[in-house]
Amino acid sequence: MPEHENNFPTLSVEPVSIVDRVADELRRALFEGELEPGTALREVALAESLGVARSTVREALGLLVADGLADRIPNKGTAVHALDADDIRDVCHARLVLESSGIERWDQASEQARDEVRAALTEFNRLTAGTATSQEITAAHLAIHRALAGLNESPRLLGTADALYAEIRLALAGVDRARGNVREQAHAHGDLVRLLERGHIAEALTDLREHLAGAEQSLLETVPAVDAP
Amino acid sequence: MPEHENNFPTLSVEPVSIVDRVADELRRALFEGELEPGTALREVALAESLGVARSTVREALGLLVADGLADRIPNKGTAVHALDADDIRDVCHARLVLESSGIERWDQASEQARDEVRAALTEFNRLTAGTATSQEITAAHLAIHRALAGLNESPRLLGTADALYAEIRLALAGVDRARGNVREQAHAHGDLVRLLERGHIAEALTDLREHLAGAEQSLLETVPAVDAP
DNA sequence: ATTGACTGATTGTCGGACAATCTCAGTGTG
DNA sequence: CACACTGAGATTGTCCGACAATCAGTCAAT
Repeated sequence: MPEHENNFPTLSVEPVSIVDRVADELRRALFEGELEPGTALREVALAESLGVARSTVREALGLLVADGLADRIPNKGTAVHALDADDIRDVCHARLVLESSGIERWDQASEQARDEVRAALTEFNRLTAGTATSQEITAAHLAIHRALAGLNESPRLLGTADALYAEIRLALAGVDRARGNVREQAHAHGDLVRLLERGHIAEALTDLREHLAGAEQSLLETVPAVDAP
Repeated sequence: MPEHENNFPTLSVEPVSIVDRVADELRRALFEGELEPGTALREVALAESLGVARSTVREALGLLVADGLADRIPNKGTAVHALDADDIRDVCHARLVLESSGIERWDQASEQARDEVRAALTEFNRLTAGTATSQEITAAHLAIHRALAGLNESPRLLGTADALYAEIRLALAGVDRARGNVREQAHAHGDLVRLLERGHIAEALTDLREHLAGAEQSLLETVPAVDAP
């Protein structure tokens, strides 16, 4: 018998370290809007509040910084990342690149990758039909776009896409205006996928471009206006 | 007078923490091939060897892991990332996406971004003409591609591109075969940029695709062959 | 051949310590 | 009043030492 044969492929126990738990808790707080952008994340305060050592908190903060969710200024501290207008534009442009590239690969993508797009769309429709938190709808919405980026079938590109969506969630945290264009968006996404299914790639691309332009516009409204000189 | 005006853009005092220095030293060792892929990076050994505390080494290792240059397995340790064939293919595909997108934006890109491409090309030509380390040539070669990715003018996309190039340098570490196709590559890049200058975007794209396919092929030769069952 | 127990090495987390640095209010000086 | 200096307090960066948890290998027992 081969040595490393895995006879129980469905079984797995992943050890979750305290650092991971702390990082997850911080992420949750960020996305729920409990911690506003710009808030200082003091190591000692967090350590006492969470009942862990400072070094543990420090390492968790390092993870958030690596994800782009927090900024660390040497000798000054770590703070919740605050996106300015340039950040928003950059995130949206990067999204456009990744998702467009995914769409262009629709034909060559695996059936599984395409199914993820369909599944994300139906889940989104299910949520918008019933009563769902604005948070949940946002998550489902992003899941669709994530699936589009997933059409690249590149773990690394999907990883950067995830980082982008995390930043978007950060920008949307606390905003929470249950905008009435949800139904409109639902149609837009449905149309987009329909175009893909029929092989109309070019049309799907322009659809996406318009959709993302709108998204950028509404995201830009979340950034506090700067005072002109 | 505005408060935060930067009258000396070239001046900056960046406080380099010990963690950063350790991380830089490790990166250097990785790229120079002193540390082979798969090598275990023991925290205590590194700490003693570098004369720093274990926690400092630990944090530096966290940076490398975040960059994808090392893998950390819980309770087992950190090791130099070893790329397999799938990794190579993924990195190359991701490169293609980012650099293609940059090329398509050639017309809309800023003059500065285009100049970076030209500068990288001339620097590459200068190095290949004279006597230069294989390391240096590789760096200059990657600088060209980095400039192509820079045409996106997106800090985030450029960041992921940098991560990809770091992985490539890792794969190329120690290989160091001064391949004779350098001259050929020089011509290829020159042609590519020439096509861009003349606005022949589509041709430039196919040029890039072929070039990257070749690069993928030679990169795949660096991964140790797996034993078939 | 499988199981179980033991050992040594390594990591994960903790707590405390101290110097370096930043912030800011206060103080003095012209 | 404007300005530079100073000092206290807070916070981070780094170090040290400690200990439990976990892992890899050995070796005996069944």
